This record gives sequence, structure tokens and C-alpha cells, in this order.
Amino acid sequence: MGNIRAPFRSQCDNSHAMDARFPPSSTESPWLPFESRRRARDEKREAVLRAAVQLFLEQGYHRATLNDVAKRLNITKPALYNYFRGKDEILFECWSIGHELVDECIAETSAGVGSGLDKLRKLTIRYAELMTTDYGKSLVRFDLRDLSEHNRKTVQTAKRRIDRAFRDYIAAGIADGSVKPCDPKLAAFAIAGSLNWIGHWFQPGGELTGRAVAEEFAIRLTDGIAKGTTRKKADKPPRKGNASREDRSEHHTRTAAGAAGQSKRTRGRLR
Amino acid sequence: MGNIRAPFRSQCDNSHAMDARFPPSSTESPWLPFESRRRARDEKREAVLRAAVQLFLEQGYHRATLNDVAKRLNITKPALYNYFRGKDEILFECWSIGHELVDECIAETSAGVGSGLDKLRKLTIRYAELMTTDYGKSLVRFDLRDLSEHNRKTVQTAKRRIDRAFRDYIAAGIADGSVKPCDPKLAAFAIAGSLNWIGHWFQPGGELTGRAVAEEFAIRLTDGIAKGTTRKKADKPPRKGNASREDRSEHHTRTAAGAAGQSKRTRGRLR
DNA sequence: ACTATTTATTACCCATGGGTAATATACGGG
DNA sequence: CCCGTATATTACCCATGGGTAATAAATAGT
Repeated sequence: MGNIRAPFRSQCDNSHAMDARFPPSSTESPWLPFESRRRARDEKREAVLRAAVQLFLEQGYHRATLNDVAKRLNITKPALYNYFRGKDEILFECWSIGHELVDECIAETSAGVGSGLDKLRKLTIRYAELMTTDYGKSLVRFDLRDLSEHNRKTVQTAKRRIDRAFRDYIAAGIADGSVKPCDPKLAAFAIAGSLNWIGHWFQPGGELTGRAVAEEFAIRLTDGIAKGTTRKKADKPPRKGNASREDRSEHHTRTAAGAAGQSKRTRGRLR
Repeated sequence: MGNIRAPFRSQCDNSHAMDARFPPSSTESPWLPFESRRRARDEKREAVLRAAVQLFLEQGYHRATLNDVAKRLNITKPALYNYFRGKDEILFECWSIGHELVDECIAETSAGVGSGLDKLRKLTIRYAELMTTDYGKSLVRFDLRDLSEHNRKTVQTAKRRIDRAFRDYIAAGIADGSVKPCDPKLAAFAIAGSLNWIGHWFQPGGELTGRAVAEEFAIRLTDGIAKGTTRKKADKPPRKGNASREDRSEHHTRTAAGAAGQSKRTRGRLR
């Protein structure tokens, strides 16, 4: 508990037992164990954000401590305050980066040509892929209420921009006939919600790449409101990898039913 | 700060300025200001859960304190420990109630008759409506990592039951021809994700009732994978077996996929 | 080298909030 | 009316973790 860090760290951290003069990975901390810290300020600031967003996602904002963030960067907590005012500002910056990325998606999609449906598909793919990245997940996994009043309003405004892009494309699609008549607001909620949820379950390194998920979702979701049955050739049910690794869906539909029975709201034990 | 509660509360709480002998609302606390506390234990336990789930949803689990929960019930924090071992157990019980409710949905849906698509629609409606309730929101707004190891496993198991119900119905629908060929796993993620997100944005008292949202979502989402354009303009899904199995194939080669370029990860500035 | 500035470190502060101990009050049964 | 049990209350404990003050080490300029 006492020694967060030995003064001259005679003993190396040894979580990476190799020559310490070079970082073992390109995504490592720019603070090499002790000496040779001469990188530019902005690089360090971004490194803090990378470490923070990872930790916030891994552990959750409230369980991740600034000591944890600092330790991952080979520094100590007060050093973080050279770059940020406090924990909530770090959180806000994660969000800001996410919003910059999504704003790029919207801008490029809007700049392109095509029907409302085309643009909706394009945005869906880009947004879905963003949801498989750390800063994309920031947009949907963190809690607005952890921000200061001012920053919260900023984020809410950015969130509204995203929602409006989806709605506008849907409305445009209805107008140009590429999208079934529907309520743009609810349809946007349905699509964006599905995409946002990717940020909750997707884990890189699984059997699916972010791009594959994005394309599959774009088909599945837009087909729901596309006028006319866009029937893909065989869609890709037996596509690239094998799906049935974790798909023990051979159990029949009668699962779970028996156990539930009545809602016995007599949950009365304890002690 | 000092006086959480006056010993004999000569001054009434006066947030409800009426005769204090009867609760002003049916959803009020069973602990009337001070005397006449003789209700059954289970009722009080459930009242704690109702207050807790509301507060956890309003403020977030970590910001909501047990003092807050107790205050809302006209009691003090240690009294809660007569009914629960700790904060995380309260959270777990909220989750448990939610899972009982959703297990009922699955059981009733599975017990019914109809094609895979019919069952998928039925479950979608029920699940969507559940997502507009407090205990339904518990399922998607709270964080597994706040639970003890043992309780976390219980919840994860229950979550897997939900996922499998969706997958099974989709797989059954593919088998009986009511659902387009697709990857059941991803399709279930897409649908369930969209529904889960309802728990994040829906607020009772808005312009839409839970039921209306549920029915609209059921149409919007299942149409995405239903084979044949089930063309029901006048939002009246509660019919069974209207899935016209006619396959109006109309080609529409997919575009959109390849167009998404590389996102320039060259974010230069950042203060 | 000397000095100013930046950037890190050690050693704290302290508000928060979950949880507990000791104790008081209500209630039900004899 | 008295006592045992259940259920509340007051008054604490204390681990956690965000944040700060004082200070030391590295860096850049001259």
C-alpha cells in the first residue's frame, strides 16, 4: 500500500520482462519506466485518455480509480493533474473524441450522394464500426450524470446531432421513396439503439470483426424499413467463419419456460 | 445533516400537506411518518426494492446512497439491513425481479402456438413493454460488475436465457420458412439490442405509451427479417398468422458496404 | 553551469458512504 | 402487566479515492 512506486525503481515493473529501452508494444505508455521522458505534451495527454477509456470500459467509471489509470502509465496520480482538471474532465474528453469521430461519419455521409436509404446504410455501417472501438463505446457506455452541468449539456447536444442525422436520412428516404413510410423518430431509435448496443457486447478478438458486424447490421436493420424486399443473394447465413461454435441453439424453444411458472412474488427468505 | 429524522416528528414532512393518517398515493411508503408500522415484512421488503430501483435508475447505482433510499421510505439506513445484507444485494434483487418478469414473457410465448416469426413478434412486444418499466430497465441499465461473484453468475445465466429465446425463435422461423435466412446470433443481437435500448430512453409520461412503442418496434424489427413484405400499414399487429408467405422477390443489389472509407485517425489537435 | 519552467513525486487532507454496535421502541403472547 | 422478539434509531467506524500542497527532478534557454 505504502510504496506506489519505489523512488528509483531499482526493481523493474517486470510485467514485461524484456529490454526496457523500447516499449514492447506500440500502444504502450510513453512514460518508459523512469528515464527518457521527453515526448510532447499532447502525446502524453492522449496516452492518458487511451489508458483511461480502456480502464473505464473494463472496470466501469466508478470502479476505475485515477491511481489505476496512472499506474497503467507508469506514473502517479497527481501527474495526471498536469493534463486534466479532474476525473470527470477525463471522462468528458473521452466522450468528446467519440463525438468527433461520429461527427466525421455524419459529415462524410452527408457529403456523399445517394438516396435517403443509401445514406442511412452508409451511416449505419460507419456508426456500427465505430461502436466496436473504445472511443465509440464511450458514447454509449458512460453515464451523462458523471459530468459537470456544462459538459453534460455539450454531450447532450452532440448526442442530438447523431439522432437527427438518422432521423433526417429516414425522412429523406421516405420523401424520395427509398424508405417505407414510418415514424422517423421511432425508426431512428430502433436502428440507433440496435447499433448502440453493439458497444455493450462487442469485444475485439472474437469471431467477428467490427466490419463484419457493421455490414450485417446494415443489411438487417435497413431491410426492416426499406421499401421492397431487398433480397440479398443468400445473405450469408453460412458465411466466412463458423457460427456454430457458441451457437448451441439446438435446444428447443421450450427452454426456461418450466422454471418460471408463476411469478411467485413471495421471495421471502433472508436469514 | 444531523437530524435525519426528528424523534417524534412533531413537524410533518409536509411534502404532502394532507391528513397523514392515510397515504396520499397507493405507491407511497408503507412507513407512515412514525407510528402504525405493522405491515407485513414482505411488503416492506418490496417497498424497499421499489424505492431502490427508482433511485438507482434516477441517479445511477453509485450516486444513489442507501441514505437516499431510506429517506425516501421515511426510515434510516440501518433499518434497510433488516431486509438486505447490503447494497449489492438490493441491486441483485432488482435484477431478479426483472428476470422473473422476462422469464414469464418467454414462458407464455413459448407455450403459445404459431410460427417462429409469430413467437418472435410476441416476445418482442412483451419484452419491449417490459423495457418501459422500472424492473425491466434494471436488466439493461445496471452494471453486472457491481454484483458479487456469485450473484453475477446468476444474472449472466438469466441473461443467456433471454438471448437464447430470441435466437431459438429466429432459428425456428428460418426452419419453418417464416423468417429470412440469416445468422440467428447476430439477428438476435440486433433485435434485442434495439429493445434493450428502449430501457435507456423511454420515460413514462411522454407522448408514447409503452404499448405503442412495443407494437411499433415489433413491426419495425421483425419486418427486417420477415420473408415477404408483410405490408400492414395501419399499425395493427395483434393479429396472428398474417405473415403472408408470398415471396415477392425484388432485387436490389447492395451498395453502401464498400463505400465506407477509412476514417482518418489523424486527430491532430486536442488542445 | 545557473536559472526558470515544466513535470513529476511523496505525503497528505477530508468528504463520502457502506456497514456495524449499542440501544430504544413497538407488538404479540402469556 | 411483563417479557421476548422484531424492528427501528442514534452514534459511530473506517476504507476508499478524488484532490491538493510542498517539493524534487528533468528540460530548455542563455
